[in-house]
Amino acid sequence: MTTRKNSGTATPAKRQRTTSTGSASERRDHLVKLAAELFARKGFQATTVREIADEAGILSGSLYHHFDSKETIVDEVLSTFLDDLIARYRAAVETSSDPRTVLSEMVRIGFGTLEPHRAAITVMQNDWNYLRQFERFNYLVKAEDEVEQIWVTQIKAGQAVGQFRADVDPKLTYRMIRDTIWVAVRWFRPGGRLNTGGLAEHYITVLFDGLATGERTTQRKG
Amino acid sequence: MTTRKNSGTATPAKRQRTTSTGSASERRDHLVKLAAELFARKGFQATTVREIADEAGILSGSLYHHFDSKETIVDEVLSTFLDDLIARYRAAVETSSDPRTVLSEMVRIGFGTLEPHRAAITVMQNDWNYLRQFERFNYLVKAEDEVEQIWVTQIKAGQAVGQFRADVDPKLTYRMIRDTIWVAVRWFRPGGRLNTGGLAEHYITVLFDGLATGERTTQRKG
Amino acid sequence: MTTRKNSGTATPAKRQRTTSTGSASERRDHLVKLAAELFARKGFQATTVREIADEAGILSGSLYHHFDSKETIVDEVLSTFLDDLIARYRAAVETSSDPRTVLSEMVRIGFGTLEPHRAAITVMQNDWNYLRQFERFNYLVKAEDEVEQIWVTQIKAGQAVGQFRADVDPKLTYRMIRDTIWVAVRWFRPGGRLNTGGLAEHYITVLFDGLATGERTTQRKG
Amino acid sequence: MTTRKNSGTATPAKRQRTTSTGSASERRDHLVKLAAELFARKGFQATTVREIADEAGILSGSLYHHFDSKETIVDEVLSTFLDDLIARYRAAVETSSDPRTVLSEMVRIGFGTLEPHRAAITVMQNDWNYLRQFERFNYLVKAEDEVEQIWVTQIKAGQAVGQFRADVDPKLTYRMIRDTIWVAVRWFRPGGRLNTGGLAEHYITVLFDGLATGERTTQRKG
DNA sequence: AATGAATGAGGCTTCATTCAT
DNA sequence: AATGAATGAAGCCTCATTCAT
Repeated sequence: MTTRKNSGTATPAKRQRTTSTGSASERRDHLVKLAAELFARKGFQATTVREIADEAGILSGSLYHHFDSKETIVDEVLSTFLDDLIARYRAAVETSSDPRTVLSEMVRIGFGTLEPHRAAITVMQNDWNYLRQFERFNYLVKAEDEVEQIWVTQIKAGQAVGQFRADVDPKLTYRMIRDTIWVAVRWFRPGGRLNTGGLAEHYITVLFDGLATGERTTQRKG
Repeated sequence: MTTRKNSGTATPAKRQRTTSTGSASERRDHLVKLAAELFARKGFQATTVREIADEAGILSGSLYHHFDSKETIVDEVLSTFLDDLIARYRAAVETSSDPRTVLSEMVRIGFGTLEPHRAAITVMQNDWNYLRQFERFNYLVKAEDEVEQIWVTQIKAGQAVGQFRADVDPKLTYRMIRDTIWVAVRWFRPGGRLNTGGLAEHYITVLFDGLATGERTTQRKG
Repeated sequence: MTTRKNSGTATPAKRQRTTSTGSASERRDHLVKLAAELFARKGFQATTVREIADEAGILSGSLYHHFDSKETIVDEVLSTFLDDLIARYRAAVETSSDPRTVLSEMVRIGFGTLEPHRAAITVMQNDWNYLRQFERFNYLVKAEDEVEQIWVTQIKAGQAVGQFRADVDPKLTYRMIRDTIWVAVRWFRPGGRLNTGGLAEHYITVLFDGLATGERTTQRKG
Repeated sequence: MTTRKNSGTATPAKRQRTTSTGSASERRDHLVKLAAELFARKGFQATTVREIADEAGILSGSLYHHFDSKETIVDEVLSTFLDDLIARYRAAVETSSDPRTVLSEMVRIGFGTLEPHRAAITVMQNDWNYLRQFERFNYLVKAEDEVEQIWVTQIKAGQAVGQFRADVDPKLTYRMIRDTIWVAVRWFRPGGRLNTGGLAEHYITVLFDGLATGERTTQRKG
């Protein structure tokens, strides 16, 4: 029971505990949260199920009342994040604003996930390479593709209407933006000099107007 | 036997094989290279010593004639890369060119390591979090600090002479540049549309002049 | 609650459910039947209580309202069969027919249990070895001994009156007959070429008159 | 290494340890023998790898230096037996004697394996049902089919030349003979009243000439 | 320089059973 | 009569490492 499979969408279907009074699901979610923290801190492989269970104050075997396997847990960590992220991107796109506005918003969304989804993002950064080899995580690649398409579409639209310079590669540019945002999870700590909002604005500045002062001098051949 | 300790510099001393007939050292280097590929592909933890030995056509126990431990191997992978990188940065700085030129060069150096040090960079990206918990890898943090200092110095110098806008945070900006370069190792494949040189130029363009066309509109409060 | 102990007879006493509304006992019997099928198909050890519960549409813990333990369930499967079998043998013996007639009838009885007690016989064949090590299943050996005595008595009687050749070992012969009948459960499937009646007649033919044609040529020394 | 796969023949290929001095293989064979005894006594599932290792005086993990898995061990137990058995049957058939002589010899061969292959036969009897569900043991079914074909061919030949009565079913008769022989492993103990040779002769007597004295009276309808 | 056998610690998982609700 | 959570013991297997040869 509680078997989780990949649905037709980018991420797998969430569990459905029809008989649950809500507290069953809460317990499960709590365990996922604890596990996510450990995965983020130590890495998926280096985190033992015993550590997760210890953190929850139960025995390791008891975890299997809630999850099929250790992988099921990390699956839930990642898919919860991706579901949320993609939903937000879609909403931003649907405002039908001009590309630059949409792109700014998407940058803000990205940085905005840094805090609530810190653990999941960290896991995705560090353990992506390991997890991707398992068939059950194929949906990660699918989700990644969908996200890429959303970004690239906006960049191209911006170039078409003259908001973005035409001599940069859309796909490459997307990757640079994406990487810059997510990798920040490695050093960003809430309560520091800048909050994620500040980070986003800082990045938007550099991204749109560049680091240099004065006349623009670089020239892409295309 | 072949004990490796951290030297006074950023990275630990290289092996000293007194008996080194030349070929002994070559054999060792070869093994390190094989291991690096596996570490990059599967992750440090997920790579077993048996897999490394298999790749070399020997038994796993035989690896211990060459290395104290699995960690010694990854240590060699990482320190070789860091030694090379820092040496190049230092050389760039020592040209005493203006900050913008130096920074451009450093970006080029960064992208330039993507190919020759692909495996090492991948390991550093993916397994940093895990490795850092072991005392023996403290030098990684030291090396990272030294690199940060080199970059931040240049950025500040550029702001001082008016080449870089003053309303961006030097440290934050460094991290964004750094991340963007290294994370490219995840998707960069030699032989694709762009080589690492092209990548560097593309990035330099966006970095200095921004994505937007027309008048600069963003304004940092500082 | 529902403690089952070995009675003075060959097999343990059946459950006594004082509250038995009739439907309670039916529910219990139904569960035993489901379990028997699983035990037969997968083996006692390989069948989990969860599988039994799944089959019944309840949770595994709920089974413990009906049975003390997994062993109690298999106990009921086996003793139900043995009770029935021994009762039938006794009835056959009590007809006081001549030994050959009685023996024929006992062969028919044996094959006749193949269908109604298929699951129980299968379990007995496959898991006897495992179950016998537990004290609670001592009665299995007792029942086996009683059955052996019934058969051997008939064979010896047949030899005494000259119906059976005197140069065969009664105990050995019994075992061969017994084995041949029960092991058939491994391949017998209702609806095939022969029903159990046909099987019995086939076996009686070979058993009494042998496979060979013409003069009898074998000669036992003992 | 030492991967064992099913060859094209009835049973899987034996290991090939080219570099072994013979003692490596001996160690392995010794471990297989110890395991076979335990499997026979307690059943495959009920035997833990720890028990096998204990018996050999090593740690359970050390077993995995010699075998991939617990199943690999039982695989070796069974395939060694089947290889031997089938080879003997083939040799008997190739003497080109008359069917009755060949069949007698095959009965003797069967009983003759009871002692040297007692453990393997016991495992096959008790754990067949469990093991057959795993793909890797498909060859068991194949071997069984080959054996059946050898027997049925002889029985039919005997009927054709008039040595065996024509009104018995060859396949059914084979199964009865087979079962009677193998199931004897459950109660046969070396050193008892009869050795396996005596057992074989006893069975041949009953099999060919029947249990009854006087005129043959049974009549199969065909 | 390498082999082959073994260690020892630990990992993930299974499962019969218990018990409060 | 059943649920849902948990226990506790045990099971199979992995793997870095050691060491005699």
